[in-house]
Amino acid sequence: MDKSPEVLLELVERLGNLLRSEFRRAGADEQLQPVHVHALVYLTRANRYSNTPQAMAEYLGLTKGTMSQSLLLLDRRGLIERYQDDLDRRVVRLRLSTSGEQFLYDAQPQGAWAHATRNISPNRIRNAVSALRETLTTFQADNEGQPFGTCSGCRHFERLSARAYRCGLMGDRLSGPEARKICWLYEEKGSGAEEDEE
Amino acid sequence: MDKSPEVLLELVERLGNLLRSEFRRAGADEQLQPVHVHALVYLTRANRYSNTPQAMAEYLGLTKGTMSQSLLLLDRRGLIERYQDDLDRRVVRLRLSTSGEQFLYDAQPQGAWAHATRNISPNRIRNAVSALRETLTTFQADNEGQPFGTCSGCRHFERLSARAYRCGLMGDRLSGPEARKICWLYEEKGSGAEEDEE
DNA sequence: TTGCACAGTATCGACTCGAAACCATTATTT
DNA sequence: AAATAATGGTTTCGAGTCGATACTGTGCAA
Repeated sequence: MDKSPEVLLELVERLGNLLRSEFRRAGADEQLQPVHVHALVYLTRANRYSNTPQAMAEYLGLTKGTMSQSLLLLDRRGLIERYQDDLDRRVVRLRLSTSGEQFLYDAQPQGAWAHATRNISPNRIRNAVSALRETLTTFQADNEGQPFGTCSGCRHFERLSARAYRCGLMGDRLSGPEARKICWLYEEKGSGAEEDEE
Repeated sequence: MDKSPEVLLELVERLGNLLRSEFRRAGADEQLQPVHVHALVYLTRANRYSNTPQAMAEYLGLTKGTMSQSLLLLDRRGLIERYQDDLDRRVVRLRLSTSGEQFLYDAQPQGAWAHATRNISPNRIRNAVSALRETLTTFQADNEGQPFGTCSGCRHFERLSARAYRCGLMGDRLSGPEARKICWLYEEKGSGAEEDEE
């Protein structure tokens, strides 16, 4: 019997813990908890469909009540801005404030990680990404979680011209940068299982 | 510029969060926090060099004070047993109690994960493991953390006969099962960078 | 013996977190 | 159109995490 899946689990858990410690260190100066730092990082990657408290809670694995607390704190510290949606006045939209961006720039919460992967070939990293991504997708499918993925790999993603894109599900036009961000409505393209490239 | 390392980071974080949610769910019946479940799981994998509060704190990324609290709680609930070391009476040794083992058996905190990796080929998993392991090693080397690895892959591991092993650093004899557990004194064998197998 | 390093414990305060109740807005049914 | 349900967020509560600091007891070395 092969123990590899368990070992992979162990590694992901352990690296996850270390990352959290790293986030803790990064936020220590500003008295921020790891989850706050993670929330700020998330905002740098969220598009118009995923920059709401709800999507964020889902992504971070928290309840909406807990999320609301953390957002309140980040707002008080001036690291994020909250504003109402035009169409649906129930929904709140979030964005990083200037000092939020500055904080991320100074604290470099992901610096240690980038450094730790420096000796691994891009090819091996891509292979690892592909395996973990598939695990994540299956995991979410099993637990009815929202998928979260970048627009550019989504089933609803349409290319209008060289630099203009469109979300087929919502009908909105998307800019190039936005198409590379994390979306909440992501659905996988129907494609067979991929095997590692060499 | 290749964004793959960042994507890998994102996946590890996200899977780490989901795993923690999974641990939370698994511990809900017994009123246990995710970190408690993780501690119990760790104990099933710890050998004689790593079944102490100190090693555990290091592994889980907590301070010894925090660890002490969690162990107190697990002891009160009867899920673990604490006993003194014979040689050094400062050190406390930990083991799962019968009900601790029963709890893990019932709650299956890792079941969802095992299920999520079911469609991924062993080969791809091994490749991902190898990349993440290397990242972990580098990460720890950068931050002066203890390495943690299984005896069987350690530089100090010696094979006496077909079924008898020995730790060259401590001089103790090891049983086969113990040689497959997590050790705190782990040191990597001197080997060049490995490339993915096909 | 004196000092110091080390493993672990105790205490404290700030904060996380889920649960549940709640509010305002939008969607659906009648 | 009015009543009802569903939805996105907020508030409140209590149990518990977590790091910091101070502390106890053991081992070790000058």
